Amino acid sequence: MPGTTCKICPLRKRELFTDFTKDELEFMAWFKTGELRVDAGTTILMEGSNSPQLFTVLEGMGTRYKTLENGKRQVINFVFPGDFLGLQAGIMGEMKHSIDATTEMTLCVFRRNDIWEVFKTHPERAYDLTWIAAVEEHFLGETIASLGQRDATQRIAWALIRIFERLDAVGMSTGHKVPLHFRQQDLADALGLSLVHTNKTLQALRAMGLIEWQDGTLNLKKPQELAELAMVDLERPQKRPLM
Amino acid sequence: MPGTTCKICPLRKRELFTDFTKDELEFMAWFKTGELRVDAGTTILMEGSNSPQLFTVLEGMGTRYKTLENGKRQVINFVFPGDFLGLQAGIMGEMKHSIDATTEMTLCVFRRNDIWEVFKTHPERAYDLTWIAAVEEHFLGETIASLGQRDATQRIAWALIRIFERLDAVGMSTGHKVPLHFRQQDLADALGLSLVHTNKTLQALRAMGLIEWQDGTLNLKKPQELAELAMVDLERPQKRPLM
DNA sequence: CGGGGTATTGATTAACATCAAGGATCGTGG
DNA sequence: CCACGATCCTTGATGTTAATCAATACCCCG
Repeated sequence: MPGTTCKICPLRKRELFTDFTKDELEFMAWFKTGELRVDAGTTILMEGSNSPQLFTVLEGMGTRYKTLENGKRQVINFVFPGDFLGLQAGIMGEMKHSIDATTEMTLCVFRRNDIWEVFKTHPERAYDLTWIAAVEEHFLGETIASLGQRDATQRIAWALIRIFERLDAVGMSTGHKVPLHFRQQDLADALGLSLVHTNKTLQALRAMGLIEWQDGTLNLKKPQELAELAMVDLERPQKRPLM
Repeated sequence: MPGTTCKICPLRKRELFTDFTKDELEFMAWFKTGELRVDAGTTILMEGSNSPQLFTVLEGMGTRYKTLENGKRQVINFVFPGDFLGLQAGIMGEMKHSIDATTEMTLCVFRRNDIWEVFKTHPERAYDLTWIAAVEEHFLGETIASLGQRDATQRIAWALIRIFERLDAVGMSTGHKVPLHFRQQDLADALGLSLVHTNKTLQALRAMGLIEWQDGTLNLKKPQELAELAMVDLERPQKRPLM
């Protein structure tokens, strides 16, 4: 079984992503070397490693994270379908963070060595690659602003909104609900909060009737109020390229 | 006066930066449309704007920052010679943060519209552009880890070390000293600390004999101990491309 | 039934923000 | 030449947020 060919890729057809030309489609089918299915808990890319493979997430969720010398873990970002993994290793030579699968995941696999081929023969796809890097940079900048300037309640509200938006954009929402199988510890590690405080803050948001999060489902009951609390604008998802 | 032509660009010759081929050099001389000198305090790029110009910093320092709805400012990163400004606007259409000149600055100017030309005709330069984006992404990830997991003392130690390393890499150090005309408020806004606490923490580091920072000069008196305190490895600067 | 992982809760403590002044330096206009 | 603001740095006192510590509860699974 050849798995999802690019042609029938369900992700690609989402409105969120820019269209492929016929030529691009063919090229991507060539660029793609296979599909990978990994169990929850698997480390997909490891900090310091020089993986020969790059990935696009087709299904499932994960975390990008760094581990500090004292053993503390910082989750840099959550990983959702449509995300491209391994660009750093592909370009700079080694990963600067690790990526773990939180749920079972399906990944589209590319050869690192073919990256140069992308730049040489398909400039529009190379441009998209840079686009993806720029989008990630933007998101990390927003994260920095959250960690630096928002208090615990605002941080959590902000994070849940952004998570919802990202999942919603790839068609994983049902009303105000999205599946979310991360632990509270993951969120805490992403926001620089302790587990205990994260828990209490989530309780508070729940008590306010703004959210529910249990059994792997996040429910933003009052997105508007939550956004106000978090001091964020609900963003209309911007079209972006998919690798 | 045509200003610094790429050919004699003093930055380019630094060991830090990867070499230009003769063809690349010619191309860059074409890509470059001029030079810009701005006063301290000038806003070079504004959040939400769609600047027709992109820049490489030749001289001077600045800050990338976001302003939140409540008026708080988060400095995302400091800007030093060799940095490329405006990639987000160039690729995604608009800047997601602002950039101010802290000192007088000299900038190399490019036309945003020519970016596509880079990808189409000079894939190796396009690759470098992506490299630059990946490096920035890496640094922002490290910043997130600092804000999330380090306490005030460690954060400041970390920041001063990274600042020193970056300036050192572009040849601006004299022994353990580098020029640094930022205010304590800038550092505080970069690290998510209050001005008062930043000040007191700097005092403490000074009292320990680890640093000095006055009259626009930062002096890392004991880099080794400072690095230990910050829980960072002193990094040998990795070669990287210059735009 | 026991054990590992996760969520929850209350009590205590430490880190940092906030508030409030004061001092140093510098440029400007009277 | 001096007074005035303006800007930045410094310091002490007080308040609040969130970390840490320590249990307990829950659930699924073997």
